[in-house]
Amino acid sequence: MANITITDIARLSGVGIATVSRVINQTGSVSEKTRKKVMDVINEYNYIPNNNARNLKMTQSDNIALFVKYISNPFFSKMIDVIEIEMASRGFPLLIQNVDDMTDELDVAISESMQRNLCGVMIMGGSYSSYTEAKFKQLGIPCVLLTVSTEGNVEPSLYSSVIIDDEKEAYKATQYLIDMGHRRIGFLYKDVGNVVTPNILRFRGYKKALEDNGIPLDENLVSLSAPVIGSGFRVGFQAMKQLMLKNPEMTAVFAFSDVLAIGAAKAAIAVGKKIPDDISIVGFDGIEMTEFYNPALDTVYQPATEMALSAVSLLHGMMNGEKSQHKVYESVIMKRGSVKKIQDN
Amino acid sequence: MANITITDIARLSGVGIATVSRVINQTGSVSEKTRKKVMDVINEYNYIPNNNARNLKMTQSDNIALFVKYISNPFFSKMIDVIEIEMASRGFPLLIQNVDDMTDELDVAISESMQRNLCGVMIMGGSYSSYTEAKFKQLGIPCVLLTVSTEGNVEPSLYSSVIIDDEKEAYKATQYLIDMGHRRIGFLYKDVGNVVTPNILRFRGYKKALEDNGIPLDENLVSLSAPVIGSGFRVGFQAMKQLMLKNPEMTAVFAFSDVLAIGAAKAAIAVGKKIPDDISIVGFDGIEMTEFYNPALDTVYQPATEMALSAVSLLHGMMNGEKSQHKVYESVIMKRGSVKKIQDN
DNA sequence: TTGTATGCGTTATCAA
DNA sequence: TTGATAACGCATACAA
Repeated sequence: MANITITDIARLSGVGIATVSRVINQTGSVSEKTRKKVMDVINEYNYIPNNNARNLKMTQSDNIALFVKYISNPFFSKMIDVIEIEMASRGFPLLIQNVDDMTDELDVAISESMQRNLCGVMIMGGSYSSYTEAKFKQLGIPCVLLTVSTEGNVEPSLYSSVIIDDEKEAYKATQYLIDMGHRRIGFLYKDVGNVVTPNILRFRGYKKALEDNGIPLDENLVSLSAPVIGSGFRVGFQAMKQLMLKNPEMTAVFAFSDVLAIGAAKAAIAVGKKIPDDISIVGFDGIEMTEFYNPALDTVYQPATEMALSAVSLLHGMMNGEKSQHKVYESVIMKRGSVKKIQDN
Repeated sequence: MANITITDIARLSGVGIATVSRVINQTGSVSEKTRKKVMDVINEYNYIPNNNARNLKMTQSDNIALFVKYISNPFFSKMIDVIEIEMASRGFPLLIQNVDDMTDELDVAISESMQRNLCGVMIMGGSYSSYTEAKFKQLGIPCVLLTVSTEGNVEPSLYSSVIIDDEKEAYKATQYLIDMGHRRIGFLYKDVGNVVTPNILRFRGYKKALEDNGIPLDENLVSLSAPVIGSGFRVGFQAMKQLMLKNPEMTAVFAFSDVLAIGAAKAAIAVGKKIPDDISIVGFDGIEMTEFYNPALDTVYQPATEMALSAVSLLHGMMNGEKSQHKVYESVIMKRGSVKKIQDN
């Protein structure tokens, strides 16, 4: 079934292709009579313009793409939802593409941008260290980083970013546990190799808070989880099991993500521990699931909706020639009872 | 920054554009010497072929798109992951597009297919009733429905499908509760209006099982949840609260999705009920979260990975001229202790 | 208000 | 083994 083209429509309605083009794009002027005639034919034959030809001609497309490092991360799901709806309401269809662990997200963005003639990209997740100035220059279209940023070695005007201060927020969470009397605080952590990611920043915050409180860092309390088959839940579960085995006297755990925290909570419960009586748990991200878990888990809540809206707004701003911006949102520690105050000893 | 084109590469390497094209696509024959020369220039200038021009020329593209009705559904997340990885391993980049509640997923697929010259589409979620024969014909490219199908009024050769028998599986789950001695069984349900969706099929299964066991359907036990702001968790939570209020003697609840079931579990726990001693709960889908919930929840487990792999395989089969197929997978009731056997009365 | 002709960056055909 | 050149479907400058 050879697709119907603008030429067909022109022939069928007895006008030139330029006229059809004008009708479709509502540019130039067309008499109401011909406009109607052409529209009728278009509707009758269900004609849809070929975007490839269109993009090939036009400098500007309205294609925006979102590249997500690990799309099934529940924390990202909510943001994707918000971004999708907000983009749609502005009339921009959103293409979503997953980026796997092995792949550099900015490379993909560059490649896709050229291939699909994108007019803007958003990148969610990934690692700080993969963003270089040269790559942003090569990308050449408005780009917003969400939940990640660069290491500061990139000219800030080349991109926008929307993040929280992962190190600071992790520091706050650790300090919170310390203030509640905890000294033996485990850290649930997923090693991702030699790159700077939000996890690593959160780990730094944990270490710094310990240090500032005169608590020596105990490597045994840090789970550099060995590769585990399965999702974050299982990783958290396994890591927590090991941690409890190695540290019977551990009174609290700080997980770098809520998914990990839930897995950890389950592991604690599985060995008969009570939360928070036997072990305190704090997660990170603020996914809705933590609220509905039993017990509800304390977490460092990121304002995901606001951040997503902000990212969309920034991207559109840049597409309209506005300057790039770098927003750092504040997190809030949601206290729901999974942390218990204990006596110092 | 005008993008670099095949013509530039040809000029810079001192050959014709046809030769460059041959090098890129590894078609025809090119002397090793010129091939290397051209490749060097391509790498040096970071040339990436323009897909729009390519698609415009070529009959076949390698663009596959996945249209998801409500992308942040955790049950879909896992499948998206599997599909993404499997497609990538076959060398097909996957475009993902969310479809919102108001939009007909097949219409979007048709439109996007023509606009982006897709060679195959997968559709996940949505409603049986929106798939008509005329639309599949208009689509005109291989199409696999995942987790949904048509109402049987569409020529089966026009599409493939991978589903479970929602009605049968819901029947089994309800029967399971009945076998465990339950008579007052609530059903958590989200009304989506006048269309046939998996939820409705599951509701039918519930009703049928009651009927076959001589238990009259009590409308009070069915939560046609009023619109609730927020996610499925909250919907389940609110609906369960109302259900418990209206039915103090209810001993079990069957939720049409795990997300709803988790919200419901939380609601039960919040009013001091013990699972399963005071109330039994069964979910549907088999998302990983149910395993890590406290307590772990019984659920109708769909073999999501197998289904996703099957869908990918079917799509590629169709793209290679194979016939369409319609696969119905079996679910398994995962028994994890959230259902208790009670005495008949 | 309308139509013709050109070119966007490719691939593929055909000569050389 | 190569290189011109003609499409692909569209938007647009220009002519009518």
